Amino acid sequence: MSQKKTNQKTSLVKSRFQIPRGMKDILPEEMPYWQWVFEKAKNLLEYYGFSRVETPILEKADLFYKGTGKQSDLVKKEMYLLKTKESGEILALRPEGTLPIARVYCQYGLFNKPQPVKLYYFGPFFRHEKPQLGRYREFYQLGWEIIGENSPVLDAQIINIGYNFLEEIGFKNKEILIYLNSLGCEKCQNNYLTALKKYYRPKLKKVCSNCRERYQKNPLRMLDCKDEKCLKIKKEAPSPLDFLCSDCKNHFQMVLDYLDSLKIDYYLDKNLVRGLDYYTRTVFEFNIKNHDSKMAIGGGGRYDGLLKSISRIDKPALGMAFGVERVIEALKERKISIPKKEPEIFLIQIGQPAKKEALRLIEVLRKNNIEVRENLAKENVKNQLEIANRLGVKYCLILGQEEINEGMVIFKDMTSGIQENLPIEGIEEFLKRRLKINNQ
RNA sequence: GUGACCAUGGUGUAAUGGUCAGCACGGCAGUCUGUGGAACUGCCAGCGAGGGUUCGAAUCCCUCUGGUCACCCCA
Repeated sequence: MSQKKTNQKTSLVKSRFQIPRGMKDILPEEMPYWQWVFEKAKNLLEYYGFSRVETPILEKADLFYKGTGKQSDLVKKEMYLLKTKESGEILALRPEGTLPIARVYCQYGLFNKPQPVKLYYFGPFFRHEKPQLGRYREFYQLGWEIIGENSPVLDAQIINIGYNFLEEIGFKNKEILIYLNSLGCEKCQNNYLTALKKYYRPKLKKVCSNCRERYQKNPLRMLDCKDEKCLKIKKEAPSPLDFLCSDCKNHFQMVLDYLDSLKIDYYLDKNLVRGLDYYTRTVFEFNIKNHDSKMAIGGGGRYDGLLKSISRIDKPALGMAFGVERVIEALKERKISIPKKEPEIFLIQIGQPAKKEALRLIEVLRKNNIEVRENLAKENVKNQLEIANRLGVKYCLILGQEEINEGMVIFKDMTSGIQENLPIEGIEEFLKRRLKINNQ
């Protein structure tokens, strides 16, 4: 009978109440990675003068339609949409971070503040794709944007910060790969597209079916094709770099100059096209050398025309974002260990009066910033010592009836096993001294 | 969205269509009612869900769910 009951219970847990597809719980074992990544990023970005903003998970779907171009897959088939009850307005679970930030800049008149405006964000995004490793329906992005200036030095700085971020969280310089390209301004892009189509038109019969489709809808993406037939044709294809106007060429050259002076290595990749249509001029991606996944862990670029496409404000801007799950997966793959805070003291209690005293003592220690672990629900000493041992604490405090009667507490060194009887009164001062000596 | 492969306790795994689904780790407890790191003993906990074939299904078939990989695309 009871057997049946538990079976039912587990099957409910396993089927009906499973987490939805593509979503992921972050469990305590993994949380230190998240905190590590976020802390490092926060310190770095705030050093460079970025302020954190968080925008709602829901935005009007139109924001993304207008901003990314209606033919992009991201809005065409990957957005989670929902209809509001009152007005029937269509809202979307945000699929990316740049447009909400652009919206904030326009909505609150941040163009009236000293330019440029530097903002960063860290939060969940949603895309309805078929999940696999490194690709989830809910994923976190850590991103930063600079809005309001078009100087190429900012392009270099954005990349520099991305590079420093990866270095800060533990990757070696030589592992960090940066791929760079320039798509040029709207004019260059049009000229280039014309040339690209002209090049491909007579070869359409030889390319894969995907590329034939791309030729119509989004010719730039043909540069991304991995089909063997297409690779050959792609080799001879015109490069966007050859179609840059003198301004854009200059801009790109300066970006490269700044990066060189920072001694940051990069690869020029004339086939690098980013998935979102709003990019202009500089685009780039970050990856880790020999990373299992070929997918980029981060990327970004300039989007000088984006603000104008969603508002009356015409300001240049640029930014980048990392996929937090992908960064953490790469960290784990590299076996990069993050510093873990080990507790140093465990408090053992025996009997009801000792539990009372333990509760009081914990408060004394907390007010003195002394970290203490315990397992108040346990009854016997052996048990609690085992737990303390597993936690790897250096010292135990032992409180029993005898000790309480005498106003004492046992202080036990877990390495040597030596114990001393000390007065409870003022034990916090003793512990502070002892821990201080250890930390020197 | 298309295609392929996979699914056994919390974790890692075993079981030619035929005993009560086995083992290890883990968790809880005891041997030892106030002293840990060891040993031994007991207990907890599983065939992802739903159908079908069969005398009999963890095993074969179908559907669903989930995962992984490639593509599309992307962080």
